[in-house]
Amino acid sequence: MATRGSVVRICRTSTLFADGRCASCVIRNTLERKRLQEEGLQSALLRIDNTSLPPKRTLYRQDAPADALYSLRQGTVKLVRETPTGEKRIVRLLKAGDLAGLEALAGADRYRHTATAVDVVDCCRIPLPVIAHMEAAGRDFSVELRKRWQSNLDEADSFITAFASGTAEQRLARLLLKLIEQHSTPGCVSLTRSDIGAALGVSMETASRLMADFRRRGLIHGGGRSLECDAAALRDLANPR
Amino acid sequence: MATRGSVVRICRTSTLFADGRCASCVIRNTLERKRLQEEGLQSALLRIDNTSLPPKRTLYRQDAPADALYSLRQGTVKLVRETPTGEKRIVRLLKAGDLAGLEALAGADRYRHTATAVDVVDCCRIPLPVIAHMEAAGRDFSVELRKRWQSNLDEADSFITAFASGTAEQRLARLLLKLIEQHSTPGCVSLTRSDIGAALGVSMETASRLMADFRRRGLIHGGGRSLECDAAALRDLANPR
DNA sequence: CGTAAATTTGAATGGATTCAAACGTGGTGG
DNA sequence: CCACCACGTTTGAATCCATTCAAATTTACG
Repeated sequence: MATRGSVVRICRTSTLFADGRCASCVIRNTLERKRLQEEGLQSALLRIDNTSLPPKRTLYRQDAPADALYSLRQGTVKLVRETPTGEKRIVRLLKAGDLAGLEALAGADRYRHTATAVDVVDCCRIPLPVIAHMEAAGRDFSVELRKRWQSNLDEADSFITAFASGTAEQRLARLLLKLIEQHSTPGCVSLTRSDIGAALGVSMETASRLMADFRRRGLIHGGGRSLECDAAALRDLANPR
Repeated sequence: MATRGSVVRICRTSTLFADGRCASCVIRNTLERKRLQEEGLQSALLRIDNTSLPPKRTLYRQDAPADALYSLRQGTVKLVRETPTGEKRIVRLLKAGDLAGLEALAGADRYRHTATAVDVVDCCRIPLPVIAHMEAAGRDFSVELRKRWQSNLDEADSFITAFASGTAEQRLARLLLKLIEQHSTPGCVSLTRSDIGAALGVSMETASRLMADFRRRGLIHGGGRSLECDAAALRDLANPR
């Protein structure tokens, strides 16, 4: 973390809550409700890094010691699981408001996945001791945490039912629909062909062929940074008749 | 729930903690630690049903109001997600110690799946108000709950990486390995061909062909209630090399 | 501007699906 | 007790979809 290319700001100023993108943060939400200035919370907050990561930078790696949570403020993060034999599979695509690395809170000593920024990601790294300290001081994150945990579960379920069922064409249509709906803007993140393959459980070549096919059929336009899709047409493909 | 064929016992006696199978229960663990006899906990416990369900009985249905948690004491429960177009997919296989219906705790108003007993299942139905009441009285389930939540997440991840990746043969080998390791006895639950297909994302026919093939190759024996497998040989198949 | 990485495309192969039919098993009622 | 039906399972054959391996092409970037 916090290596070349990433911008690190420390959460120690009163502008803490001034940023609208903090709105979805577990920690902030709880603090805001209960007032900040007490006990040693100031020093605890000093250890929360607010970081901006360029695409491809990793937040944490599979099997590394799980010592922090990551609260996503902006952008998309992929959670990749690597099998002992080397093939990688994307098991979740997290967005603003989601928490990455929840296993750390459940007592796991290692991360289950490698978390990597897909586009420019803005996130807060929250070391476990910070959570422990706050809870010892009477904070209760449980309500917020449950929602984030459920959000992770829902996402995992989607990967099973939407991205690992049906033909490759259906899977891709569903993935694109998901990407555009979690972006709100007309465009959406443009994944590499390998990432699409790793998310859908198909080969990179199949992903490429299908994307090319979709483009010829006018279902998608553009590419590069942002991809534009014909949501209505994709919906027809996503669910067989 | 609690319809024909199921045995219902109510948790109101002091034999509550006498049963070894309660050992893994979230509620019990917490109560045991902090002493039971206080406030209105007795009346709250009255509402926890300890039920024994025969195979195929459902605990709850997808889209029904999510008003209770289920703590599994024994047996295997499948969580099935049905798509609007009718195809079903098994997204998790829960075992003793797991919690089903966690979405209820995260504020979801409907269940995300249909939960069905695969073999004889012994479970406790814990209405949400019971949890709320206990938490209001100062109970803290968060540590236990996080573990169960993580367990559900791990299970979902397995379904993506182990049961939805690779050839159908690899997937089946991995599924059988999972089933035997969570049974401890030499045998394991014998799933229907449709269930195997729904878990692996392959057709029922493919599941049947592979099971027949495994049997011819001597990888599995028996069937009916309990199935015996050659774990070592299955492990070779599970991971390509 | 040149090299490395990502993408596209082709052709052959193989795996899984679909549709169909046959088989077995358990349960019900005549 | 046996005939019969329902349901799960097995198996076959044709088809289709996706993979693999390979090569060509484009793109990104120092």
